[in-house]
Parts: sequence; structure tokens; C-alpha cells
Amino acid sequence: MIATLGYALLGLLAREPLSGYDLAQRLTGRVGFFWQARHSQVYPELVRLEKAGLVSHTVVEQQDRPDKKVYSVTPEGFAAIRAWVTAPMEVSPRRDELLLKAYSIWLADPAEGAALFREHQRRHLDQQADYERRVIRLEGEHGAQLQRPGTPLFATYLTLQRGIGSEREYASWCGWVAAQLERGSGAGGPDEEQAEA
Amino acid sequence: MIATLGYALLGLLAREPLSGYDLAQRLTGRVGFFWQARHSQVYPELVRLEKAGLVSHTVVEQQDRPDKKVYSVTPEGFAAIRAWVTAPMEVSPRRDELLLKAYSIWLADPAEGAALFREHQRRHLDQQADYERRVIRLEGEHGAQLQRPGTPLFATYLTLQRGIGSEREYASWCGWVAAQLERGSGAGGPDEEQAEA
DNA sequence: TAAGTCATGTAAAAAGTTACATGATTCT
DNA sequence: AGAATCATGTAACTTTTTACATGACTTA
Repeated sequence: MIATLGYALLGLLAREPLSGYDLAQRLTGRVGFFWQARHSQVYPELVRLEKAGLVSHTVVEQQDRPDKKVYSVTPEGFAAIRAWVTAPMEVSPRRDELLLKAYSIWLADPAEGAALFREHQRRHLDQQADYERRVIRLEGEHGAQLQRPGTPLFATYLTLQRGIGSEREYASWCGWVAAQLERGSGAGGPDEEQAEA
Repeated sequence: MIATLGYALLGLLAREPLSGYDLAQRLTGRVGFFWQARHSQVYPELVRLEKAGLVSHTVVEQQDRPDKKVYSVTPEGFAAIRAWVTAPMEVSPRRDELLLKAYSIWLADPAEGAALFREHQRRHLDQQADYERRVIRLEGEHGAQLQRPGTPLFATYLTLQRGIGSEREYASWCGWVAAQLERGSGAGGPDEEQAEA
């Protein structure tokens, strides 16, 4: 049985052949928004995938830097990821420590709590802005291609839009929580305008 | 060092004394939205917390059903969770398999992809409706108390609002993705109204 | 010369899931 | 009679994180 991490690697390799090092970089950067892995997880997983015949590698010799193993997806690998992509699945569970803290925020000093949530609001706004810049760049460089479902850029575009949306929502909630803690009262959910009590 | 699961248990026990069984139920239900655990994780963690002096238990004998150990938070436990709640922390990483699938959706048949996202849109709308019902019930049963930061209900209210917001956003994105895949073209992000091409 | 990047691995520990194990009572 | 609930644990396994390990080349 092939684990989710395996499909993450196949998904990256289906776009372009990469080394384990490259894969680990992406899984701690770009696609790290929805799936992460360290190199210590990537290298053994590549061995498993290769044993299963889903990827294969060639050694690329380099003069100025260490040689590397560049992995590609085999026809069987493509079949495997295609089957996985549309297969029914359960909603992924969330593990969000800030929400866990929110659940116990009643125990803390409201001002200190507000500071924590203001800080996280800022971070999510920054992240949102970052995704927005990436979308604008993508739209500038490849315009129409982003609407074509058969291209990798279309898929990248989808995930970036989700990034923007979820960071916006998260930041908005953080701001609302902070406001509640700061004034100690107020009405309405995080999406409504907050009227002074 | 005390793990996040430990604070999850302390957060639940700070509201009311509970058995391991009760804690496991909450961590696969109510608070399962942001943190989950099975009973096999809960029981050993309670032992660790008790050894650390953060919780203590009394055996409650019952006639009609098995005896149980009811745990409560000690003064040291309250100090620990209070310190944790407002302590600076990193943004929790997400592991979302549907987003991972979205990243590789370009490999699949658009119609099959659309079906998957319609299905998940439905699930998130259902979940949103469920949270909304809970908020309405909460507002009905305890009105003004929900605005008082020192009460557990205030904290519950915060997390439910986040539940509503994030499910709404998730459902909206799923619908937008499905629409993109269904018509194979279109413009604008998930929040704009989609004009027919 | 020291720190950072490129590159690939292994080992140990922690966190989490699934399965095993038991037993009384209550509901269908 | 069989399934579900209450109740507590352990064992095995999988997944993920942190640390150990090495070495060449490049940049500050």
C-alpha cells in the first residue's frame, strides 16, 4: 500500500523530474502549505516507490557539486496517481494548536490572549499577501493557460486560490477573536462588521 | 516536556472533571474539529500528566456500569495551561489530502474531478450547517455569557465561529474548483461570482 | 575561515493509528 | 441472542520529527 506522502512525491515528479533534495525543498516550501516532509522521510519513500515500480531514477553527474539521482514517474506511476486523484476520500482531520488555545483562552489574561491573536492575524495576512503576489505573477506570465484543466499551472492556480481564501478567513477570525478579547464584549460573528457596544 | 495532546486534555479537564473515556469521546467528537485522539493515546497521556502532577484522579464506583477514574486539573496543571495558552507559537502546518489531490488534478478526467469536489463541497456545507445549529443553540441557551472572555462558553463560541468560517470557505473553494472542472473555463477566484464564458 | 548551499543517507525518538484484550450492562 | 455502550488498558505498526553523519563547493 502506498501512503499519502508517496502521492505527494508522485504529484511533484509528474510535473518534472526531480532529485530527492529538490523534492524535500518543495515539501518544506511551496507545497508545504498543504503537505510537508523532511528529507529524512523523502529518501526512504523514494526507495519504496522505486521498488513498487512507480518511479525510476538516473544518476546525473555534476562537476561543481555532488552528483544527484533524478527521479521520474513511470507509466505505472502515472496510472497510480491518476487513480488516486479522483478516488473517494474522507475529509482530512485538522490539528490546529491555535484553535486548541482558543478553546482554553478563557483561562488566560484577555490582553495577553489578544496579543497572541493579533500576532497570528498579522502572519496570516502576510501569507495571504504572498499567495496573492504569486497568483498575480502566474496570471501575468501565463494567462489563459490557468483556465485549462489539463495543465499543471491550472492545478497550481487552484491551490493558490485556496491558500488566499483560507489565509484570509483565518486572519479575519484572528482579528475578530482579538477584538473580542480587547473590548471584552461585542456581537456578531467574525464576518460581520463589529459595532461598538 | 508536555506535548500538545497534554494541553488538549488539560483544556478539557479545566472545564469539568472527566474520565479517560469521556476525554476520548470529546477528542473524536466535539473538539475533534481542531484536535483528535483515540483512547489508546489518551490513557497513557493521563498517566504522564498525573506523574507530572498536573492532574489527579479519584475512582468513582458505579453499580450499573464499570467503575471509572475521574481526572481533575491540579493547581500546577492550571498554571501550566495558563502559561501555554498565551505563549508564542508557530502557525500549525496543514496536511490536507484534498489540496494535495487538487495539485495533481490536471492528470485526471475533469468530470471525475468535479464529482469529487462536489462531494466535498456538500460535506463542508453540511458541517457548516451543523456548527451553525450549535451556535444558535448556544446563543439561545446562554446569550450574554458568550461575550464574557472569562467563561468556557465564550471560548467554545470562538471555536465554533472558526468552524463555520473555515467550512464556509472550504465549501466555497470546492464549489469553485468543481465549476472550473465542469466547464473547463471561466475567470475569477473562488469568491467572485462566476460569469458564464 | 566560517557559514551556507547542494546532496544523500541513517538512527532514534515522538506522535498517532489500528488492532488486540477483557468484561459488565443495556438496548434491540 | 446479538449488538451497542461504558470503561480501561496494551501491543504492534505507521508516520513524522529531530538528530547524527559525511563531504564538496561557494559565498561572505
